[in-house]
Amino acid sequence: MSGSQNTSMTIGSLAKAAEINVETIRYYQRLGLMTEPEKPLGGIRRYDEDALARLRFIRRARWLGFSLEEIGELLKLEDGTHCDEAKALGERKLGNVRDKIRSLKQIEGVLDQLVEECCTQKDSVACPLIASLHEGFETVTQ
Amino acid sequence: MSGSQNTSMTIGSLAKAAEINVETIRYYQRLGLMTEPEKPLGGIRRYDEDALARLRFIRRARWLGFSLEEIGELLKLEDGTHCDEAKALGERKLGNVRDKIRSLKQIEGVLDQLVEECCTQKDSVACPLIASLHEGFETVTQ
DNA sequence: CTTATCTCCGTAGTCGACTACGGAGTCAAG
DNA sequence: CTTGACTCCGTAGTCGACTACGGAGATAAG
Repeated sequence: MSGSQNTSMTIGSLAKAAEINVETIRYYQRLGLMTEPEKPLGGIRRYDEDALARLRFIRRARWLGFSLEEIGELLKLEDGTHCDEAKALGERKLGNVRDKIRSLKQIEGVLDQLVEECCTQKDSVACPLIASLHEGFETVTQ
Repeated sequence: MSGSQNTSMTIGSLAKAAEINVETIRYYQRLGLMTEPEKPLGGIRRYDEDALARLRFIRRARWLGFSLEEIGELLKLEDGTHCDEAKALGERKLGNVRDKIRSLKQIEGVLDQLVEECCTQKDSVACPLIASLHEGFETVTQ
């Protein structure tokens, strides 16, 4: 298991492990994305692996273009609260994620082709990147 | 389907078509993401389908978590300038896009499962969403 | 020709997401 | 017991990405 990190970090080491600023963690706590662990009587709070995992998730989701508010919803889902509404939310998010995958795949395809053909020919001065995104679905519903 | 389809729009109708604020278009022009068409002697600028396509691309790329700076790079690539460095850039971006797809697919899988199992069972109170993102690659290189 | 609705352009304000600061308290090493 | 690094916490500043504002000029409908 997690032998090295003895499941008890200070906020500083947590931040280092997650490659995130300490202040950012506090900020997430203020927003309710992270819970603040109990403070042991005029002492210092301790964080575990779960906190680290959560932070990494937030970081990645941010990178994927989700807002902190959306991430909050994903995490709420995760936290396994009210099942019925969670399911609806989950489905919405799932559609969202699939839209993103589709869009990214379009870009991937074009980028790939662009790199392939790059120096091999010079004639077609069209704009495949944009063109490909242009046609196709227009449902950036979100 | 080439451009020059006599769709000359004013910035207002362009904005409406792209579902983007007029001010945002100007902002993109200032940043160099969009070129400002010639102004016909104390008249009003006109925009074509290409501008619209470009705007839509920017909007979608933003939604996918790319910064305007990154989008600028993608578009530069698109504009078919210097081939050799474009290729390198293209490859970087391609890796980037593929990382995103991979991450999103992980989230998709978990979300899907979560929705499936949602109300059918109550015992496993683990956190699949986070868990799945936790393991796996740690290369959010960016 | 008048009026309403743009466009143009520069500057300023907002919002989300951090990031920094400062002073008081805590802890571990020497 | 001192020192230095860190935590705690509230407040303030920054940055990227818009968004609004205001006054002068352009255009189209009536």
